[in-house]
Amino acid sequence: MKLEQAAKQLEALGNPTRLKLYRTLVRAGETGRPVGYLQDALGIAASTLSHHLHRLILTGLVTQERQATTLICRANYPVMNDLLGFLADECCADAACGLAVGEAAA
Amino acid sequence: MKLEQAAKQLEALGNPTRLKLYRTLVRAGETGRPVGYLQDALGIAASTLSHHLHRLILTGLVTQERQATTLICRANYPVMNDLLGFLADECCADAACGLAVGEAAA
DNA sequence: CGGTTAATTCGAGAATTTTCGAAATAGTAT
DNA sequence: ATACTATTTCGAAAATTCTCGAATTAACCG
Repeated sequence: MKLEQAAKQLEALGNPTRLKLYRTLVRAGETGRPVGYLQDALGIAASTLSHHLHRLILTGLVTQERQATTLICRANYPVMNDLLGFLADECCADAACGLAVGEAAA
Repeated sequence: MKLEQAAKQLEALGNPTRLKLYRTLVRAGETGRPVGYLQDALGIAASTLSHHLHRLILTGLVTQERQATTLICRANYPVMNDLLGFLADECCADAACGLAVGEAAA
């Protein structure tokens, strides 16, 4: 993964509203959540949510699928995995960092 | 770790200049790097670098130690580990995400 | 077609970020 | 004390982000 792309994704996650949003989608799992549900859950204007969703989608961290009139949003795990991989490889390569990552997985 | 704090740290890393900066420090390992070295390496104004360093230090991702007239900067691994832990626990809990994290560590 | 629900786009204001050069500070050595 | 090197703080301009309400598009149903 390129550094620029990783920075974009980190920036996308580096906002409380978007991180909360992403976490909500992760917790929803494969099921995903409709935009309307997310709006209620986060308590923000629809246009604001749409803006944040757009940023997450641009980075590939979230995907959308239409189901009739509602749009289902899902966390896109492979992209998050690549990001974690970048951080582990590029930013923890020569330190005691792989250790804790191992712990997290264990 | 609290979500707000994680967002702050992700935001700190979510800027190409700061991510490059952090990676440089990680690669330097325990030795660390003086601010002046980082300025040459990144090719930015001293005041700009100081600003970015400040943000990384505020989030705890980077530490500084004075050695005579020069300030040595170091990546603060435990903080990065906590952040990766948060992402793994809070944002990949119920998915196939731990899998890739395990791979990165292996 | 006309109506209804779901979500995005538009337009705009407030706040924050990013960047720089110039000036100030910290520390050391002469 | 003076001078020198290393780094931060100040002040400010340009760009971006965040937020909202109003208007618009998308998909369905009767």
